[in-house]
Amino acid sequence: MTVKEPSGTGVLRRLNTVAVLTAVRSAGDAGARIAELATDTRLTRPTVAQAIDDLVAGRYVLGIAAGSGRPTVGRPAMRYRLRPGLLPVLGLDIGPHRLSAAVSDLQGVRLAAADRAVRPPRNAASVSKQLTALIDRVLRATGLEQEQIASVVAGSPGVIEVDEADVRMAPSVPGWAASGVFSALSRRFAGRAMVENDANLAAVAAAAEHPGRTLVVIHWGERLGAGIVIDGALHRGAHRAAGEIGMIPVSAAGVRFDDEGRGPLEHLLGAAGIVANARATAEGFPDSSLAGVDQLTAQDVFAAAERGDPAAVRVTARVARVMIQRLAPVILTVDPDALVLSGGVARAGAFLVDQLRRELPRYTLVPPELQVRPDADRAVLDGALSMARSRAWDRLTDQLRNGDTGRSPRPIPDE
Amino acid sequence: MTVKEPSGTGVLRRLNTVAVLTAVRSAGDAGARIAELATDTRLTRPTVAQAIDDLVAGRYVLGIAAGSGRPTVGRPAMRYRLRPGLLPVLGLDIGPHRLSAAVSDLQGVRLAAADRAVRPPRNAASVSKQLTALIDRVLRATGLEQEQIASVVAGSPGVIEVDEADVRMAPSVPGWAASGVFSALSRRFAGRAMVENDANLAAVAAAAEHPGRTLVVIHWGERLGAGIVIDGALHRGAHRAAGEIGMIPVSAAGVRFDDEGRGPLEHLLGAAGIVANARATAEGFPDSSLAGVDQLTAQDVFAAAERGDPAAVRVTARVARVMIQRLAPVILTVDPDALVLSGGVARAGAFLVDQLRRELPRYTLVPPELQVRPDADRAVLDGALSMARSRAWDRLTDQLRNGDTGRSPRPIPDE
DNA sequence: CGAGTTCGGAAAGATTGCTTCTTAATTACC
DNA sequence: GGTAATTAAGAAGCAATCTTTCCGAACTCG
Repeated sequence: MTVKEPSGTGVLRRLNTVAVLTAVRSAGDAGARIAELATDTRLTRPTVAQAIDDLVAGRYVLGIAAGSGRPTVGRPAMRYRLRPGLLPVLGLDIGPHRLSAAVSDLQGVRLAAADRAVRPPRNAASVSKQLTALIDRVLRATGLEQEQIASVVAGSPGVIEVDEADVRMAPSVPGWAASGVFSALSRRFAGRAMVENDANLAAVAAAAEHPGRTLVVIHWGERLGAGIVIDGALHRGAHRAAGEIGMIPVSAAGVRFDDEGRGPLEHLLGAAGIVANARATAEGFPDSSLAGVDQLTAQDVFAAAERGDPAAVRVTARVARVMIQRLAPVILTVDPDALVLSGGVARAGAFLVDQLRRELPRYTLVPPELQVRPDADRAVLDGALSMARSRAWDRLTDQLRNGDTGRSPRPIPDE
Repeated sequence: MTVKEPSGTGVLRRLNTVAVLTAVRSAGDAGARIAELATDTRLTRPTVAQAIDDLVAGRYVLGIAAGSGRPTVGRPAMRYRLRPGLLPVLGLDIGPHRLSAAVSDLQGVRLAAADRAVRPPRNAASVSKQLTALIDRVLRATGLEQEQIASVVAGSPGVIEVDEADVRMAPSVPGWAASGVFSALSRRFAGRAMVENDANLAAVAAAAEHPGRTLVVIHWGERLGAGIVIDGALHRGAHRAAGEIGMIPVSAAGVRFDDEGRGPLEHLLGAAGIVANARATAEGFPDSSLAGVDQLTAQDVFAAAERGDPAAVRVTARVARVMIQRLAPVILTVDPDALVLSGGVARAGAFLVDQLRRELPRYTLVPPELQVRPDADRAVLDGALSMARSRAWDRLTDQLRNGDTGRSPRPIPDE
C-alpha cells in the first residue's frame, strides 16, 4: 500500500544500518567499538559512525563511555551495545497441567518469569482466564505495558493448524481446548502472537545451542513428539505436522489413536506405556522393587533400573531398543548432527541413556551423537522465548531495511 | 585475498545489476522490455537501462529488436533475454550399467546428449576411460571446449563422501569403483565438478517441477533410496547420508548389508527382492503366469498384477503395504507436500500405484499426494543438469555481486 | 500525413559512502 | 611533570550512484 517506493541510495544506507545493527547485536553485552564494527561489516569508519548515530537516535543502541577497566593506549573508544530492554518478548508454555510465562529482551536477558498449576475446569474460558492472570503478573513484574511486547510465542501440545488467526488442534489431549485460549491470546496481542507445537519449541531451544546444525529433538514424556531442525532452522512441514513421531505405526493396524488420543508409538513408549510395560513385566519378578507398587512412574522404573532391579533393567532395555528401532527411519531420513533428548524422560538417568547409545549404531548408518538436555521442563519456555526473539528481530530488521531509517520520528516508548 | 574491498555506491550498482539479471532470467525465452524489468525490480527505467547496458556488454544478455509480431501502439521496445548458450553445463549419470551425459545452457535448453552401455571391466580406469570418451562426444556435438563448461554434476548410486576433492563411496554396488572415476573427473574440470547421490538428483529433478515445495522423492528400482527436498532445496544431511531409506531396519537384527551391499529394506523391496518374493509366492499358485518363468523381472510381476494374476496381485499388494508401512515414519517426520515415485518401479503400472495410494492414509497422519514421474530413467540426468545450472547461476551472481560488474574487461569466450 | 503513444537517451539534482586531514583524549616514557 | 606515541572522533572534499525531468525517436491508427 506504499504509494511509491524509490530505491535510490537510501536503500544502501538502510542496508548498512541493518548490517551495523547486526554487528552490534553479535557483539553482545560487552558492546563493540566503531572500529571493530567497521571491520566486521567491511564498511568504513565514517559510515559506521553515521549508522550508529541513527541507531542511537532511534534508541536501538546504547553508547557506553569507555571508562570501566580495560587499560589501553590511546584515546578510549566509546562502546556500543543493544539497549537493554530493547524489544521485550513474551514466551508461554501452555501445558495441560501447568502454565508458564517469561519475558526477555532481545539479548536474551530474562526480565521476569512466573508459572502456576492449571486449576480445573480445563475448558477454554477457564484456562484462558488463568493464563490472562499469569500474563498480567509477569507484565507487572517487568513494569511493561502489553503494547510494548514485541512478540509473543506460546507452546502447547498437539498439531497446531492456523487459519487466518484462528487456531485448531488436531486430536491430542482430549478435552484440551487450546483453540479458544489461543484466539483470546491473539486478540490481546494483535498481530504479534503465534502458537507453536511444544516439541517444536523444545527443538528451537536445542537449536539455539547448536547454531546452524541439523538436529532431531525428541520430546519424550507423557507424550512423544519430535522437532526437526534443518541447518539451524525449524522444519514445520507442509501441513505443520512434521516430527509427529508419536504416530509412527508399530503394527499392521496402522495409525490408530488410543483412548487418550495417543498415537501408536506414543501409546507404547510414552510415560504411561512405560509404566504399563513395567507393571506387566514385574509380575514375572516377584522380588522386584516394582512389584505391587501402587503409584508407579516412569521415573521410578528408570531409577530402579539404575539400581540394578532386574525387572526394571529388562523394561528399560526393551524401551531403549524399541525406541531406537522405531527412530531409525527418522534418523536415516534426516541424517542429523545430533539426536537430542528432551522432555521428562530426559531426566531418566544414565541407564536408559546408555542403552539408547548402545542401540543407536545397530539401527542406523551414521549414528548421530546422543545428547541429553537436563533442563527439559524449561525447554518449551526457552524455545518460545527464543522464537519470539527471532520474530521480533526479523520484524525490526525488515522495518529498518525498507523505509524506517530509525533516525527521525517513530520514537520507541521508553522502558 | 583481495587487497581491499571498499563497499561504496558500487555495491548498490552491482546489487541492482544482479536484480536485473534475475528478472531477465525469469522472463524466459520471450525476454522482457526495460519497462517490465523496471516494475519487476522496483527500480527506475534509467537504472535498469544502465544495468542492461552492462549486461549486454558482458555478453550475459542479448537484446532482440522488437520486429517479430506482437502489434502494439507506440515505438516498439527492445526485448532482452539471457544469451542462448550462456553458461553451458554438463550433467552426467554414472550408473553401474549405463553412462549418460548431456549439456544444457542456463535456460535449460539441451544442447547435446549421449549415452552408452558400460563395457566390462568395471574398474575405475576402464569406466573412467569410457566416460571420458562419452564426454568428448557430447562436447564435440556442441562445439564447446571443456574450459567453457561452467559446471559439472555427476550422479551415482551410493553415499558419497567428499574430502578435499577426493571422493569415497560408502558400501553399495560392490566393485563399483566410482571413487576413481570422480577424481579423474574433478581433475579434468578443476573446481567445477561435483558428485551427487542419484536419488538426490532424482529429487532435484522433481523439485524443479514443484518450486519451493517439500517433497519426499523415492528412487525405487534395483536399489532403494530417497531424496528429501525441504522448501525447494535438497536436504543432504549432516553426513551427506539423508534419505538412505534402503537401510531402514525391518527386523530386530538392525542394519545389515546383504551380499550385494543392500540394506534391509532395499533387500526386501528392491527389484530383486520383489522378484524373489514373487517366485516364492508363485509356488502356491501353480496356474499363475509367474510360475516357472525363468527370467522374471519386477516389471513382469506388476504387469501380471494389472492383468489380475492372483499370485502377482498378492505380491504387489504386499509390497505396497510393506513399503508404505516402512515409509510412514519418513512421511511423519518430513510432512511433505507430495510423495514422488521415481526410478524403474515408477513405470510399474497402475495397480501398484493404486495400492500405494490406498495404504497411505492408513499409516500416516496427513497423507501426502502420491505422484509418479514416468520419465524415471531420465530423472537422474535431469537432476544433474538442474543442479549444475543452479551452481553455475549461483557462481555467476556471486561474481557479479562482489567485484565483477561485467561491463568492462573479462570477456566471455564466444560460443 | 498528422495525432497519439510508447520507447530511448541525456542532463541536472540529491544522497550516499570513501578518502583524507585535523582535533581530541589517553598512556608510556623520560 | 612534560613530551611523544597512540588511538578515537569529527569535518571537508570527492566520486559514484540513482532519480527526476525533459526531449527526440519510432511506430500505429485514422
